[in-house]
Amino acid sequence: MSEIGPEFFERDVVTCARELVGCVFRWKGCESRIVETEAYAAVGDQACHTWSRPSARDFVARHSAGTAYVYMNYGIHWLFNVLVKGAEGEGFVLFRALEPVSGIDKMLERTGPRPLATICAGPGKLTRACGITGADHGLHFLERRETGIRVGDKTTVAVDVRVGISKDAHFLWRFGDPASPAVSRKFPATGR
DNA sequence: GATGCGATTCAC
DNA sequence: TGAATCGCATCA
Repeated sequence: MSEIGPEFFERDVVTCARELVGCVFRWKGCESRIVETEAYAAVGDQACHTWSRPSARDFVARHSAGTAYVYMNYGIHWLFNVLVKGAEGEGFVLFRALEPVSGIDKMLERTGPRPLATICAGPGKLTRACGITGADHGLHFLERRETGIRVGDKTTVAVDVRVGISKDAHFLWRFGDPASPAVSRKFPATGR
């Protein structure tokens, strides 16, 4: 199991999002398998925050690859992204769903009793289960002991359009393990 | 200081 | 399938 470093996120954002599926996300005592991600490109993607938010562009300019980009959505949910920044472009990878592996009791303390496959099945749900908040915005989490990502077993990766956006909604930039019971939405039958 | 608008969730 | 929800970013 090799640990992923910031250089992983110095590549194309779509490649990063796809390759993260199957990796293991470690966050403050909890470990989970990443089963669903989405890519957002800082240039040429109207659904990316950088399209309409000067603050997002400022964040990209001031931080390095692998930094956590956390923001509140719908006034209720924290959403967790990783900054991608390198020669092949800039952007964010949104974590949409996880399969809890360890530290499950801690997660259930935060979410309340629920079926295991549901507690991290959605971008807002996984941040709640993991205890991720705006306080983690800008955190260089790959360079800490208690947080990080490591490479997992190879898995089949399905592709689909991104969820919940209206602009550039046709991009096939949602990736996930179609066999996982913990994805936020099912993937079309045509995987790979 | 006011206003618009969601990268969602959960219940029906 | 549909409605609630409330902060935050943006702009005046």
